[in-house]
Amino acid sequence: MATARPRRVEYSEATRQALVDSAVDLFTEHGYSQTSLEEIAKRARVTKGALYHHFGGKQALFEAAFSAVESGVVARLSEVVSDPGDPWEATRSGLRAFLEVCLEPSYQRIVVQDGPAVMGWGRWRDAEEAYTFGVLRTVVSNLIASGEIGDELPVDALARIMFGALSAGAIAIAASSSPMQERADIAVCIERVLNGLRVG
Amino acid sequence: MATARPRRVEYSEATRQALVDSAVDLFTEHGYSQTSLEEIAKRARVTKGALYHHFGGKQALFEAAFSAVESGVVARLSEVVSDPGDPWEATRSGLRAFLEVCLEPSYQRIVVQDGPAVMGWGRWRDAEEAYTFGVLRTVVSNLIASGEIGDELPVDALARIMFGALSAGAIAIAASSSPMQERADIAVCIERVLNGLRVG
DNA sequence: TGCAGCGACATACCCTCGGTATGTCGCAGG
DNA sequence: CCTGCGACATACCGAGGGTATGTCGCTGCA
Repeated sequence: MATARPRRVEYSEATRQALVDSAVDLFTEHGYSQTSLEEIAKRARVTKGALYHHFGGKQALFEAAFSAVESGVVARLSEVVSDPGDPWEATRSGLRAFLEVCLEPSYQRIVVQDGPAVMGWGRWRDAEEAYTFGVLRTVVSNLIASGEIGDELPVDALARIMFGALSAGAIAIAASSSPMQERADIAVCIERVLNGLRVG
Repeated sequence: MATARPRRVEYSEATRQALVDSAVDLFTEHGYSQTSLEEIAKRARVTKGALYHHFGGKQALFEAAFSAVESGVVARLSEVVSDPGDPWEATRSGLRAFLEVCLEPSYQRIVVQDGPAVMGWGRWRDAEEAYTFGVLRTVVSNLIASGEIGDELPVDALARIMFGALSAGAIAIAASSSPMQERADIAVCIERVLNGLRVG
């Protein structure tokens, strides 16, 4: 029989999780540069020493927060998208779900706004590959595989610009003075673009 | 006869310009957070005191650098776009010009990557209104006005998602391991989207 | 069973860097 | 002439990211 998991390991993991949670909250609220490590540690009821024991530095903690946010998002998105019915309908419901996600402050601030600047485009892009962008890419791939939008278009490039369009749209909604109206406008445009891509 | 412009004013303006130039170079090369004001001042052959005499702080200097980059970009873009011929052809050549612009390190780093994080979405969005996004918006508006893509779509929302798609595409090109191939792919996708929007 | 070692923190300290307060110098105007 | 101000330079402060070291309790081992 293998040795039982020591309680101390659980404590350690709980501490780490508390730090990530604090980081997500504070990065979301005040942004990366305006959040001090002392604040984060204090909210997690530990000291900076504990923080540096678990993470390599501020950037590393940010990336952990980034991953935490993205994991939750992907879990919800992939559920909606993996509906084994009409791929076109799955795409449309996925679109709605994505716009919903983009309205969440954590996603906006940590993933879209601060992400590229803090992590750099390279790392951000690589990370996205395993998260939201990966999901979108799969959707686009399915759409092409099912013959909905023709197979002459490069999957990756199409997914890339669709991701950009959706992100920009969602940001516009969040920043708008009348979000409901803006959201309707964006949705109309996106669906128009999608319809324009359909064969026949 | 009005008093002649004192030479000291010219000196002052030259100093300010030198600071902006240094800022553009260093922010482009190392990013906002990794560039110190001392470095910028040193490259401009002045001290931090001079910098703080001309600008309110690091953010203000960044915004000046941002405006400098954008002004140059808009000057070139609006020239291409204002061609009084076929609006469809103007759009296509504008597209090419925009992709070209997005390949420039200064535009990428200062405007697209660091811009939103440093200035915040609100200020960034407002600033863009007078620069690249404003140009794109005009193009889209012309396209609709000339009846090329129908008039049922909201101009602002469409311009917004097109801007996102183009930015994302250009970034993908710049970050790609084979830029030429990626660029061709992106161009194909964008043109396909545009064609899909055409009436009839 | 005692001790060596390590994991999980806490404490204390350093140092860069953004920001500020103050000083200096030369010219323009009364 | 001297007062004022614009255009800087110098000196300094403090916040905050990062590091080096200390402590304490558990665990494995002779």
